[in-house]
Amino acid sequence: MTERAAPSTIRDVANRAGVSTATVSRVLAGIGNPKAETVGAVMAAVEALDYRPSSVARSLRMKRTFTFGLVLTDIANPFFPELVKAADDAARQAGYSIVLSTSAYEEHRAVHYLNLMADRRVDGLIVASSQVAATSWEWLAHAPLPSVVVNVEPVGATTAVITSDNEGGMRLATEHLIALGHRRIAHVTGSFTFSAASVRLQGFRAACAAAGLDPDTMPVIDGDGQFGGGEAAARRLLAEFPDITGVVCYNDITAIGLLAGSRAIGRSVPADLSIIGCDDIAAAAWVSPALTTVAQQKGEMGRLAVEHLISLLDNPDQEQAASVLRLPMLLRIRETTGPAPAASRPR
Amino acid sequence: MTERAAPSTIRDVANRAGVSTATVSRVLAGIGNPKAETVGAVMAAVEALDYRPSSVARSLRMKRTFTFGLVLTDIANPFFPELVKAADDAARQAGYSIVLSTSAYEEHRAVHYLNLMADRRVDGLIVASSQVAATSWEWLAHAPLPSVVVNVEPVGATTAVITSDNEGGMRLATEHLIALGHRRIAHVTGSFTFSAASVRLQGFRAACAAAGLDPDTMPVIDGDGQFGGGEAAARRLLAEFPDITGVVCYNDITAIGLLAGSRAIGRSVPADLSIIGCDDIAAAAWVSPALTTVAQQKGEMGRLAVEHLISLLDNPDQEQAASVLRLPMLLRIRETTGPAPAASRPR
DNA sequence: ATGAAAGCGCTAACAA
DNA sequence: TTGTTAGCGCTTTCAT
Repeated sequence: MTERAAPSTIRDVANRAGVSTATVSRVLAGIGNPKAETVGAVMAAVEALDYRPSSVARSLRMKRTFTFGLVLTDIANPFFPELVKAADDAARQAGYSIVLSTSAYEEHRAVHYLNLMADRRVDGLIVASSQVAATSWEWLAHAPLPSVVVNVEPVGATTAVITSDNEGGMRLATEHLIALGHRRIAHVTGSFTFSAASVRLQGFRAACAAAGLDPDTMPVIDGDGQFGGGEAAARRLLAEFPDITGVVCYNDITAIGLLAGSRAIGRSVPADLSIIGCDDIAAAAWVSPALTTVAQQKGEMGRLAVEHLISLLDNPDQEQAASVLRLPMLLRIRETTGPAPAASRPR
Repeated sequence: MTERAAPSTIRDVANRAGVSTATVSRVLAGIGNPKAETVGAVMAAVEALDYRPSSVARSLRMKRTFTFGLVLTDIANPFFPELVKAADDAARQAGYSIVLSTSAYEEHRAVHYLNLMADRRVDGLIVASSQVAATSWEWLAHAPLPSVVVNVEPVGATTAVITSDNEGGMRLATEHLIALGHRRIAHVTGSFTFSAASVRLQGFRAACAAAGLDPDTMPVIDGDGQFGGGEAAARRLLAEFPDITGVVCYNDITAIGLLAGSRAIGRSVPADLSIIGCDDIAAAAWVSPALTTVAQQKGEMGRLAVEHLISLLDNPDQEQAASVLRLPMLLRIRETTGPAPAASRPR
């Protein structure tokens, strides 16, 4: 094989079966009442020629690609796999497929990738990010195709947003520590370019206040949402605030970094220090002690995003409203949280 | 906005600019020497109409999509992100984009997804898997498009394969332990449906033999390439072979499971037991102690796969030979390996 | 029940 | 330098 044979076309099939291309198209689509004889001839030709319809041609003609574009910031971010998988399943089940595109974290590239997907004429767009800037919202609002934004705080949102109850989730995490008797609790934030970072900080403070702990006296340390940020936080925290017995982290990766950093310094978890994360990525169950965390319903988000898109497509008259759906986060108690050390407990 | 406006076409632009569609096409492609005036008119119209060419139409006409399909078994497998990212970068740089598709692990679905990509008329296919069955090789050999298979032992290969030197990598891992004084070493295998599992076992045995350790006396425990398999192996290993001081694992996830399992049993790593993994996934650096491992050059694989595809496309006359490229694996010493405990060292 | 023909939006000869 | 035209492979009226 030196020259690769061109794929056979519907015309090849029609010729071989002695029918028109229209008939082939109908038979394959299961439309009308073709004679059994015709069906046989067509199928035989299809088989013989190994015919597979070009979805490029089909898309051009039907003005639909039966494809959704899923653009995400970073495929290496362990938050996404579960979301992608669920979206893929849901799409597939409805006769769509998903094409993935990674946007990196730069905003100008984001719009670039959105355009690329639109050029592909995908039928809808799912934007899964941790930060969506004004220009992107703008673009989405005027785009010639429907979209859903996932996993983002809806500041400036112009489309449907599906996200987690970040405030409530963090409250849940903080309350868990408080219930265990902790009174000196710190928070390691994410980068504030992530739209959820301030909301989660808010949740932390709210839970403290509700329990009668003055939030302003609780240390808040800047992290970056990465392993390194958590690791560094461990050093700062234990040097500057040695009385802290519990830490609520912006996300799991930060918590895992903090866990490693604490161990390096010689504090044992959870005996000396309790740590709780957020997201419930796969690695949370892999570290030891296994990380207690509040889980985002990642699969659910992906599934719902696809379903929303499909409903938007099915009712083209319905306006694409800027709605917000917040999924609750779920406490997953594992091994990094325990009772506050007796020594540091008041009374 | 109740009805979404249809995207404007090249004809709209031509009309508004008062030129023919051919001219618009040329101006946009930068072909010929259009008059500055014409260029201006066209660009103005493009701007005004917010025109973006349909890549669907372009693909149909040019019989090229400038897209590569990347089929991988499981997007949740932490082995892939780095590979995908590198492939994406390389493709982008050459004017291609990558569409991703997850095949799950079932072989019949794999062929299904290969067909789907072919229907999309992608220009080439990258199959990144840990197992490629005969039917897939068959399909690839007769497919109307070029392909590269990545990260697989080339048993039955019909196309170019880019993979790691699995045998050499495992030898490297084992030699590292031997150099640290370990003499009683075990191996936890992967599932043997992964094509690399037996080759890695082979490398383990070869290194033992080369160092004068009888491979037949070294425990080999069945794993599954998952966390659970490693965890279970810890229990079996320490119950049945308590004299073992070092373990070479099929992959990092297994090693991380083994690490967690060992700790649960009360063996301390690396003081009592040294553990080495394989792959170098992100989480290897996150666990503590951080996992020593041999790294696969995942990014390099992705980059090379794309480059090979492009060269195949540029020289369409060149036969798609079944070649094999093996990248060396790299030892990454971290914290889970150390000197063999003195007690168990002979002499 | 089937065929003829038009056309989706684009590019590439070929003419002018 | 630009326009005219044909056609990529498919679906879908409209006839028959």
